[in-house]
Amino acid sequence: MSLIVYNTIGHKKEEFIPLHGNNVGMYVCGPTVYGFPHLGHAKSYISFDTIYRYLKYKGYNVKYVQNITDVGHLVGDSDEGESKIEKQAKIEQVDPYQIAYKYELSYFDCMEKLNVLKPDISCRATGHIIEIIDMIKTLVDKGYAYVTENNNVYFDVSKFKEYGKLSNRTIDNTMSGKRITLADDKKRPEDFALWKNADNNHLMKWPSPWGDGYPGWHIECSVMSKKYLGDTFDIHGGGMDNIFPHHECEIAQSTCANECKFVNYFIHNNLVTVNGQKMGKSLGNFITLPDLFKKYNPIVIRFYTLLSHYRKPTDFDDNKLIEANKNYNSIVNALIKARSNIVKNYTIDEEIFKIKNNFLEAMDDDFNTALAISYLYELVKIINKTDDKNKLTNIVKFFDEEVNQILGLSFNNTTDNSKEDSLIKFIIELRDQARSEKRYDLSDKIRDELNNIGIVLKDSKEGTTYEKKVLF
RNA sequence: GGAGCCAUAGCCAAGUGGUAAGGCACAGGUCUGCAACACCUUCAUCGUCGGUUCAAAUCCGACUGGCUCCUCCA
Repeated sequence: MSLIVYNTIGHKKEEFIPLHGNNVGMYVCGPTVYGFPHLGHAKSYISFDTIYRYLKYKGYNVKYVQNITDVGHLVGDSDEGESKIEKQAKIEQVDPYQIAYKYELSYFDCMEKLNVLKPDISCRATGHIIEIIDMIKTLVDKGYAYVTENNNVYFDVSKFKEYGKLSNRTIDNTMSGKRITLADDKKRPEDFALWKNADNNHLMKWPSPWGDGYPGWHIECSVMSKKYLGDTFDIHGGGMDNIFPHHECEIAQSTCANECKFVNYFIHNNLVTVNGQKMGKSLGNFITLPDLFKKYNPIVIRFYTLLSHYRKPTDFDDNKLIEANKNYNSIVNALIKARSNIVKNYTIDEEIFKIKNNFLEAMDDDFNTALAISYLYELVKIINKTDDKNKLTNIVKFFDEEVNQILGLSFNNTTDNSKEDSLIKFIIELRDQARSEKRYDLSDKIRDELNNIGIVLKDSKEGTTYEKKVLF
């Protein structure tokens, strides 16, 4: 089965064919580390983590590179603009490098909780200043960039005819300069900074041929992707809000500096809304992941995120998370039942084989996790109805060999705790005794209390069993 | 002003030409001391209007509504 991906270049689905045989190079824009990661990061990195996992499942040898932006980005684009990291450093009264490292750690911590695999290479912008200066020099030498009297270096957009192709816009109809105060030494408003001169107040700065300064906001990705993946590579990902200007500028820089095609497939995930509204600091509905994890189990957030397609917006509200939590638990519990019925010698079950193929076909069609997960419910229904151990074994194998590694949802996470289990069984015995004496007040209280800590009792003719559910 | 995305049942959500997947909620039922779980049953012609076609949720056009980008943001 061939893999189809939606390519932002051309705005259509295409068959995925890597440049170099079985090897895939993938670069995804990482976070700017000046604050705690938020829901938007979760959607983006869960999406690309799933893409990464699926490519590996398909047998590709993937090199996944993700940057950490620990310098640079200005609050505005004027010369008076302040670095976001330095601004946060002033607020927290610490060194800007401490800010960057603190939030980098928080980012990775949150990603781990969401079962997001680490990229193969995580690279910091500050570790690549030499290469950045080098690429800027190349661009200046080739005439694509110019140095101003203020010792700033700008990319000359008029020199790159394809500028605007990715985001499908022309220079004339952008509003560049209409909403903000522009640096006054640019030739044209749409030119963007490669290197900015730093004044004495600036803490994060490096020597360069143009004096002390710091890199502009797009050049690091061009430089690091080149260093680790080469001049041309397969997949470049990021949030769709990065299409313009960030990725447009990367294309301009890399294509001009390397004189060859930059990327074959651009993949962009859609954004997160909260109660239907864009999430933003100024709107007051900004949700950080550390805060969210106090309320919801991270794995349920991952599950909920994968319940809709990565190119569709995801809306967060409590009821939807509650629903997702319920569905997640029903899959986990069904799987526990199936797992207790596996047999060593089994044969391929046609029905399960077909569902497995449907699942993989959905993933092949532009990573359609929403469709893929819907097939898991069919399996849940089968598990709950059948006693066919061969069938159940087929299902468990399917989860172990494909579902868990592709979706990263820890459906198989049955952490055995025999001490806890024997304690629960003892409590159940006590409750059964109360029930046999018709002391239902007591037996119901025991049931409620256990339920509150995520242990759900199930009474049946055969006796009482229990399930553990993932709590918020 | 320019660019783009979206619009499927109470809610979420698949489906890009062949006659509407799945989940949640609701209702009825089986099971249960009562519940919960599980199972069974019921539940939509796809924003509006027009066009193309033997056939459209699916293609084209117009309109309406929502969202995003054009400053940094995943």
